[in-house]
Amino acid sequence: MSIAGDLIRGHTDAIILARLLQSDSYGYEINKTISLLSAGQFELKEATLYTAFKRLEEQGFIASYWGDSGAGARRRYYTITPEGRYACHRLLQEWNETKQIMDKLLATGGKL
Amino acid sequence: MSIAGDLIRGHTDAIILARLLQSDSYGYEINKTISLLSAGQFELKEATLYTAFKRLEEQGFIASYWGDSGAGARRRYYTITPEGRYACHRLLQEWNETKQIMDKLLATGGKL
DNA sequence: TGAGATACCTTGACAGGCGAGGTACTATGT
DNA sequence: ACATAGTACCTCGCCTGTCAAGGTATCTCA
Repeated sequence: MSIAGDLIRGHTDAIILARLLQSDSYGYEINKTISLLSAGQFELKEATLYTAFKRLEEQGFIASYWGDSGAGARRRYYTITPEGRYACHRLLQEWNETKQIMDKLLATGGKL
Repeated sequence: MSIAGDLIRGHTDAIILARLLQSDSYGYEINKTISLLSAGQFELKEATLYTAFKRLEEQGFIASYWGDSGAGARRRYYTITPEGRYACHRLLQEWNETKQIMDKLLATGGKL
């Protein structure tokens, strides 16, 4: 079973920022990492990813620079800004709250 | 801090079905319950709720009947169908998987 | 020469959330 | 009698994020 897009909707920004918190990276690599970390159960589609980059950059949460490509095409690297760190912190908190609330709302009282 | 809409997108159906698994209910009451369970941190907007009902009924996951109103306006009660139970079961599983995956994807390795 | 991996980007359709607005009935206070 | 607030339902139209589809360019290996 793989996770459909709408289930992650609203969390893509958090995922990307969390990745960039570890280290600068570029689109293709981030996608691979996500696929790896989720054991192939979830992947951001390219269109979604690049739209998110654009959105995050406009908001000032990330910045980009062209970097060297080891082999293959040129890479646009992204780095997280201080505002991005703050936003990431906030989003992580939100995720934890969402988790708790959702667990309460989905509790079935053993009636399943 | 309250939970924004996109964070719940894709989960509203699960929330409603989980409520109806407990007992038949109607829109207004379900909304109150959700608000209560989440300590006011989250509420489904009416428009969202009623579109969800429509969607779920079209999919055959819930069925409705007009019921008595103790005081005030008439109530349309919803009941969960066998297909709805199955769907709910599936959505709960998905939620648990989503949680696990998200926690992996959002892990910051203590770098926050 | 061709296939496949690497790497980026845009367009347009689609679906769900929700603000705003509307209907209708009951109870309560003035 | 009238206003106000609570209960309860519903619809229209906008907005936003996802994603299928399509495009570009480079490098490697057979």
